[in-house]
Amino acid sequence: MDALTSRQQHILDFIRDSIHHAGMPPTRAEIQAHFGFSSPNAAQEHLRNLEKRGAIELIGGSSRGIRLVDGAGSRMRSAAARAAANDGGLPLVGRVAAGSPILASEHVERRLAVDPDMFNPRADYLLKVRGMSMRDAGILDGDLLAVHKTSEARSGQVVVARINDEVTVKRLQRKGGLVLLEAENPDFAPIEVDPRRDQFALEGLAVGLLRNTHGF
Amino acid sequence: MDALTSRQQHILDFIRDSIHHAGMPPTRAEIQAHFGFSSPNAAQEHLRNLEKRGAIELIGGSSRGIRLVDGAGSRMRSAAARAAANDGGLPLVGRVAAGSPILASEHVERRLAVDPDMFNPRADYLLKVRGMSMRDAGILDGDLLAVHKTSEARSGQVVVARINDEVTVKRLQRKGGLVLLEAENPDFAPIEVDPRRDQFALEGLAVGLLRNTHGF
DNA sequence: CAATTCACTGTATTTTCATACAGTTCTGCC
DNA sequence: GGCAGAACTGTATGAAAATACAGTGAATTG
Repeated sequence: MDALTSRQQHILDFIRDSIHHAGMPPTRAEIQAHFGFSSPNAAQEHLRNLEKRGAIELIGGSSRGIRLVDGAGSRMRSAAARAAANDGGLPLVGRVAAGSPILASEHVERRLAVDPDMFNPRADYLLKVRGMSMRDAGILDGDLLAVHKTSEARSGQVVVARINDEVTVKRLQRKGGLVLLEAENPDFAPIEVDPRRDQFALEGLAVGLLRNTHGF
Repeated sequence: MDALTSRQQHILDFIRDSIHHAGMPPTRAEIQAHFGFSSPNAAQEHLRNLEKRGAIELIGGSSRGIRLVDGAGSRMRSAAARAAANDGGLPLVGRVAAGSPILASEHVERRLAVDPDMFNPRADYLLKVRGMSMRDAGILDGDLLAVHKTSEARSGQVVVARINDEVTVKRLQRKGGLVLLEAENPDFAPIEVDPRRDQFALEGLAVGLLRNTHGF
């Protein structure tokens, strides 16, 4: 499978989230509305491209006829498939080096026997939190944040973001065209990001937390 | 929820299978074809009846707008969930009634697929935290506290204690012959307990924490 | 620098779907 | 014996959805 463009990845994320939240794949019109296209054809072409790259399968002549293809950029759905693929648990990601994807194998310290479906939406990995910037949200240094991999998030949600190759956990606020990343600790100033100027990417959504009093 | 007729149960089964295999809920026409109805209205009425009985939710004006309602219809989705239902995971204890042991089966809401040995010492059960008295220790309302069952604890540790038949989570401090239970929130006063006068018991030691952003 | 690919706009046209209404048949129930 | 509810048939209709076709502009690429 070819790599997806960032736009295509966003569309794919939306499809995945849609299946998870609404319980069914989106229509072309729903994709159009979500991304603000003025033609359903924009959605249609994205879907065709995603199919050409093997990320999805389109069922012709059927409403919402979109199926995620295993492997690819999509996660596996059945517990059996998941168990066969990795080890049943969730990868624990520690320090993330600049310029490399979060789930690069050199970051995966170990795997923890945690059911990904315990969280909603499903957790894709665990990220070890450094620092006290989210203290007032009950997220402390050394905690493991359960993260759902997505580039879609709403204002007010706690997200994992990457700014200029640094990965950080903050509360997301949208402010016009700008993105505001707020700490939950008065000692830390909010970070203002202009997605057009700064290198910025949403890595995921915080869906839960694990803490071990005596450290992991 | 009222009981379903056998025909309605078959329709519900078909909807569930459809979501599982096709990845999306069926249309009226697909239900019609599967059961050999000669009118889509037969399917439509079944759906309306299933909704009236609380088995499904219909999303009006949307193709394939059928959502399964949790609870009655009997689910069990993942292998992990199935394992947890038996004996695989940890019991989740909610509200504890006065005068009965914490692990009495009527308190066990469900089991979660969590590895007890992930914590140190081993976790014996999960206790749903109520209130914000331990906020500054990063323990929030609704969090699940992983508890190791013991009556031995040292000063400074976070414990689960029972005072006069009420179960509470606090930080333990010993002060001469007295026991001090401190909240981690300036809005809450410490509780002073004299083990000789008050009914007091240590139920366990906090060894970890689980949080689900969208609630357990 | 022409050729592709990407990412769309804008319009149109079927097909697919949801859903309403008018009936029928059978069964259990008071 | 009438009435309700379950389980349909048969016919319509309009909204929802898929999908095709003709373009545009910017970015990349051999």
